[in-house]
Amino acid sequence: MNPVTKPAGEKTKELILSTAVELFRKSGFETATMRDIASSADVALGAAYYYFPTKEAIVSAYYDQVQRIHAEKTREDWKGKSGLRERLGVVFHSKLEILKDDRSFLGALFRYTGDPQHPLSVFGKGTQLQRAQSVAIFHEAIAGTSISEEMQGLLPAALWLVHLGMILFFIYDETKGQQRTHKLVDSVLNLLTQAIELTNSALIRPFVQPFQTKMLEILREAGW
Amino acid sequence: MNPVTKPAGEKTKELILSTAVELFRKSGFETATMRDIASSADVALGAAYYYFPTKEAIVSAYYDQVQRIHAEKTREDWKGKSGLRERLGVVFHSKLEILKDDRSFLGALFRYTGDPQHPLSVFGKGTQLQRAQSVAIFHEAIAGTSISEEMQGLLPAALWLVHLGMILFFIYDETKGQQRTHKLVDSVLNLLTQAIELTNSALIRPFVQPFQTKMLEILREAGW
DNA sequence: CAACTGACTTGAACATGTTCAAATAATACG
DNA sequence: CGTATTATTTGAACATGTTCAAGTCAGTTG
Repeated sequence: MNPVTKPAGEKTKELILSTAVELFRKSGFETATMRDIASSADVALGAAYYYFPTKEAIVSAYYDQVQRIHAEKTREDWKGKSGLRERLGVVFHSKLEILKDDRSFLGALFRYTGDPQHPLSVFGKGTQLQRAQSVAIFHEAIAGTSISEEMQGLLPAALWLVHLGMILFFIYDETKGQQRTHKLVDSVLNLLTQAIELTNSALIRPFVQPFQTKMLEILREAGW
Repeated sequence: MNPVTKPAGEKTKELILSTAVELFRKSGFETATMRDIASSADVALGAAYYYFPTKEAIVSAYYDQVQRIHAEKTREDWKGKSGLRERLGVVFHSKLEILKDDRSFLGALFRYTGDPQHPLSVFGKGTQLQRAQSVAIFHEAIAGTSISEEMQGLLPAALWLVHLGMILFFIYDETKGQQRTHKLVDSVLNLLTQAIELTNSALIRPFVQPFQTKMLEILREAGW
């Protein structure tokens, strides 16, 4: 009665995925053809398409893994760290660490950014779940800290967006070890946390508070 | 002796471009094939490729036109407007006005965002000129106003980036007439100009000034 | 004007992502 | 165990972006 999707070909799927990632790393996303991937995995072309609807979907599956690993690693590295700045630093830097060898094909994730209808669009409906998972980590990051309710609701999504920008910057960053990206992350986080603290300073709060309110209003108005 | 690229086939090129745009509008970027475009323009497939190296290059050429028209229209609408807020409003809203019927294929501009090497990447080397032209308009926009030297150097590029984000948002905006995008633009511009004014207020300048300095430093560090 | 040159045009051929009907293997069921 | 059903696998066929060798045509040259 029930379709009982048994973990039968699960091995095959994993094999195709790992083979593909290997090839992508070696020769980039474009150069590695689906036929290359299939034959490298000792599998027929059609098999690859049985498990992955499109070539980009392979990268998407890879990125799912990345997110799982990232959540793990982040929680591990968080141990003993309770400050907002520290915790955010962990989230961002550990992500870069995980992605460090994969800049050559990471760009495939952005291929459908401009196509709202596409199932793999970063901002589209089809990736809602992946997105929610990614946002969740940022929620965790700020959960314990002294941030207003209001901010707690909107900041995680904003941080996710910033993090997406970081990945893009990372892809373009040709400095050794992508140190420029790492430095930028630190600078931005310093600025951000200082700005948040500023909001709590009684002296100038009256001046800055309206801005914060306005900014939150904008995010809401943007349909966050 | 001289190659004298006579305006011989210029007509053909324009015909192909306009036919393509027409088809893109009618059925979207994906659906309109190069063969469709060629035959609609009463031209062989190869002719299309004689004038445009790739399908996306057609959209790129279209966007060149858009930028020219945008510069014109903006300068026209600027007449009699000298305030920063007003002038920026013109730049952003007139762009949306020009693009209003082309949301369906505008996404093609973003296709290579994740590929630094690709000649059509929005952030890549191959589009440097187009980018410079676009940035120039923002420079013009703030030129007359009371903005620090330092800002004059960096703000235009930052505004260009914001404007790119606006286009993306615009593509995703399903509200009638994309009013949400228009509203968002106004809100963001209000916030921005108020923030800039804040910097000039003697009372709180000491508090906010360091932030501005830091922000500019970040942009510079990012290799702007 | 005849030959030449280079811009322009052509359409067949190619590469590669994707689809699909058919074959095979695995599993469930009686 | 034998059959039915479902999962998996296959590779040929297809669609479409792109390349390219060959042709055409207009203008230039001698």
